[in-house]
This record gives sequence, structure tokens and C-alpha cells, in this order.
Amino acid sequence: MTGTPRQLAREQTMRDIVRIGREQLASVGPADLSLRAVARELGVVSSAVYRYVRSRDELLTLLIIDAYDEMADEVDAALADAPTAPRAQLHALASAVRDWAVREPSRYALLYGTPVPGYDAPAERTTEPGTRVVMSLIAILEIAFAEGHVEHEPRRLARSVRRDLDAIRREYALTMPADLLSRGFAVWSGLFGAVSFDVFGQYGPGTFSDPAAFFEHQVDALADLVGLS
Amino acid sequence: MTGTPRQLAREQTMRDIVRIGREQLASVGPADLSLRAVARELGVVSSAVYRYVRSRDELLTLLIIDAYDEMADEVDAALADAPTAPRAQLHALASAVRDWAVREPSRYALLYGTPVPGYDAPAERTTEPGTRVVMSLIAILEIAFAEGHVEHEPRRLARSVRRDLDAIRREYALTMPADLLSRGFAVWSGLFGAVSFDVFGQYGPGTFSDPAAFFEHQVDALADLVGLS
DNA sequence: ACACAAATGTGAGCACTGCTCTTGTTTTCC
DNA sequence: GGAAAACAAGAGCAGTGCTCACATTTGTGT
Repeated sequence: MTGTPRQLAREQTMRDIVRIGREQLASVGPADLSLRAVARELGVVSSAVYRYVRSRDELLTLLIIDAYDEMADEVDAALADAPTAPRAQLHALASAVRDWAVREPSRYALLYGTPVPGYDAPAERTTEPGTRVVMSLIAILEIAFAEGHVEHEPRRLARSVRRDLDAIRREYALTMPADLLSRGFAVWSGLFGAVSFDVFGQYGPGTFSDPAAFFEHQVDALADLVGLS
Repeated sequence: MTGTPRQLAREQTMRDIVRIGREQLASVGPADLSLRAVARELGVVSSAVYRYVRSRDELLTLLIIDAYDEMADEVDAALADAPTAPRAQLHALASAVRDWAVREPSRYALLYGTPVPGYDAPAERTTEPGTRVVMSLIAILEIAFAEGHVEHEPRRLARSVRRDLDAIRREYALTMPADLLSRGFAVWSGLFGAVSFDVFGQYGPGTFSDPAAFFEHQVDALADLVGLS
């Protein structure tokens, strides 16, 4: 299990690099993330870091995966602790996302803010961790639908949209109708819209004295969107 | 009206700087915006630009105001052309925002993406242009409410939230109830959540073959949120 | 056990960035 | 015309990502 000392040292160094990058990110924002600063903190000359991380973009990828996973882990934990009523589950998921985002604004920005220019995340490494939360959301909706906890009046869909949604339904073996799934996506984007406005201060300073309470109402509205009881 | 040649030249140069900055932004993203590159394009040495623009942040401020205004202008134009039915007006507003955002992703990112680290927009200059769109949205809702075009069942609000919303209602002399205004904010954040997901590619490539059509459904959902008819 | 190869760290260097400061030039105003 | 203000130039500082030649350490096959 344990490899050579050199392998162990390498793994430790990789962990250190991600840790330092994460700390840097907390204080400086994605665009100003500096490999040289990481090297300094690591007590090593700047070029040495390139033995471990191909480029700054590679470091970003590592931090993105790290952040997606931590957020999703906290969502999972919150869902496990919450009552099983679908509306309660949705609130638990939403609050977990918001709490994490408020606590880690830079890392949240890395995931859901402006894509870092000139960088595109390698899909094969970030897709899986990046979809965990929305998968949880869809799962909540799917279970609620199966158990009859969603009041939903059918709506017409454009053909292309229906086709795309049906493809998703097939891929994940969903029983809920396509128009409900469409609403589920609206909840998803609405959720992250609300969190982003909150975290990025789009409401303006001092507009809401208790942002968390206001956020709860926003989530309530989203729950109504899919008729959750 | 027309000042000295020097004043005219200065105004022209300022316009050129904003124009070049806008062009740069289109190809490079907010964080990589370079004053030196602007100077090069302007055919002048880098330090000369500082005669016109105090710092890179100052240039960002100019570009932010420029972008807010252009987006709001297009929204206004779209609203003027659209049918007066509130739901049609909402669709017109939403589509105008999305169209502009898709056409100008970097400038959209400047407004609604990650705040540029270390930079905070001077409120006294960006607040007014930055609130034009949401003002239009609230106006649509207010008129729809006044004319009885909104079916809305009252909802309880947390005290602090009600207090904040009442302050806003007073400030803008709104007749709609606070809980409807709350829903209006949900529409607002939901709208920009949907646009951001769309523009920033959060759905993943190829998920939706006709993103514009899907977006329409998202807006439909948001319209239901405030019971627009 | 020893040699060879792979992995790791060093330091110099390139081209770029934002920004400052001194120096010289041009335009405006009295 | 001459003083004052505005402007442009160029050098320079500290920082960035990244590459490369070189030295050192570590792992492995014979």
C-alpha cells in the first residue's frame, strides 16, 4: 500500500500544494492565484512547483475538484441530517450550498462565477464532482414525484427542449415527466442565482439585514415552482 | 459647448480608451484586462494612459458603467417594442438580457460574474446604471399588480425580511405587498441565474441543443412564480 | 554493490503586468 | 510673450507564468 519514500513525499507535497492554493484562494481570488506564492509558502523555488503541477491552470483544476467535492460532501451531510420530507430536503440542500458559499466565497466563485479567462476545465475530471449537487437535487425531486409529493400541472414544451430533456431522463432513468424536470432545472439555476446574488453582493450593501432569512424565502419560492409539499 | 481643442482631444481619447477596453474585454476577460495593451492599441506609451485613467480599477469602473448602460438601453428598447401584457413584457426583458449576455459574455461577466478581486465598484457611480434593469422588472410587476394581472396568494414573511422589503416599498412608492415584492426578487435572481448558467456553460456542452428555447421555459417558470397572466 | 536512469530542486532568464517618477514637450491662458 | 498647466516619453521597480541548463538525490536492474 505505502509506496517508496519518494512516492509518499510526492503525495504529501501534492496535498500541501492544494492546501496552500486553497488558503491563497481564500484571500486573493481566482484570477490572482499565484504559483510563485504557492512555491514560496511551500519553501521551494518557483520552478520546482512545475514538477508537481503542469501549469497554473492545472492547479486551478485541482482546486476546482477540491471545492466541488467539499461542497457536495457538506450537502450530502446536510441531507442526511434533515427530515425526509421533500421540501425540508430542498431547504437543507439549499442552505448547505449557501452556507458553504458564504464561508468560502472565493472557492464558490471559482465554481459558479466568471469562468477564469483562457482556462477551460477538463470535462473528464470536473464533470463528475461538478454534478453531484444537481444530482442530489434531481434525486429529491424524483423521490418526491414517485411518492406523490409534488403537485404539478403539465406544461407544453418546445420540441427541441423535450428531446433534450428526454435524453436526460433516459440517461438517469428518471420517471418524472420532462416538464417537471425542466422546472427542476429552473430550481437549480434559481438556487445558484440566489446564492450568487447573495455572495457577490448584487443586492447592494445593507439592503437586507438578514440575508439568510431572505434566502429562505427565495428557496420557498423555488419549492413552489415544482409544487413540493 | 465645444471646449478648447485640448478638451475635445481629451474627451475623444477617453472614448477611445473605453472603446479599446471594451474590445479587449471581448477577447480576454475581466481579469486579464491590461492597461499596457490599451496603451499599445492607442499608440501611446503605457504611462501616458495614467493621465486619463487613474488605475486599472478606474478603467474597470468605466467599463462597468458602459456595460450596464448598454444592457439597460437594449432592455428598454425591447420593452418598448413588446406587447404591453405583463407576461410578454417579462419575456421581452429576459430575452433582451440574455441576448446581450450571449453576445457580450465578458462584459456580462464583468457585471454579474465573480467580482474582480481587490476591486470594489464605487457605489456612487455604478449603482444607478446597475439598478436600471431590476427597476424595469419591478415596474412591470407593479403595473401588473395595479391592473389586477397577478394572481398571488399571500405568504408569511420573516420579520426582518418584511421590514427590509417595506423600506424598499416606501423608497420607491410601491403598492404591491411585500411578499409579492419578495417574489419579484426571486424572479430577478432566478433570471440572472438562468442567464449565467447559460452564458457560463454550467449545463455542460451539448446538453441543450437550443439554449434559447430552454431559456424561454425557464422564464415561463419565473413568470409563474409571481402569478403573471 | 554498483552503475545508470529517473525524479527532484536550483537559479538564471524571457516576456509580460500595474504603476511611479523624472525629464522633456506642447498647449492654454493671462 | 511668458508662466502654468497638461501631456507624453522612457526608465525603472516589483511582481507574474513559464522554460531551460544544471546539480543533486533517490530508485532500480544487473
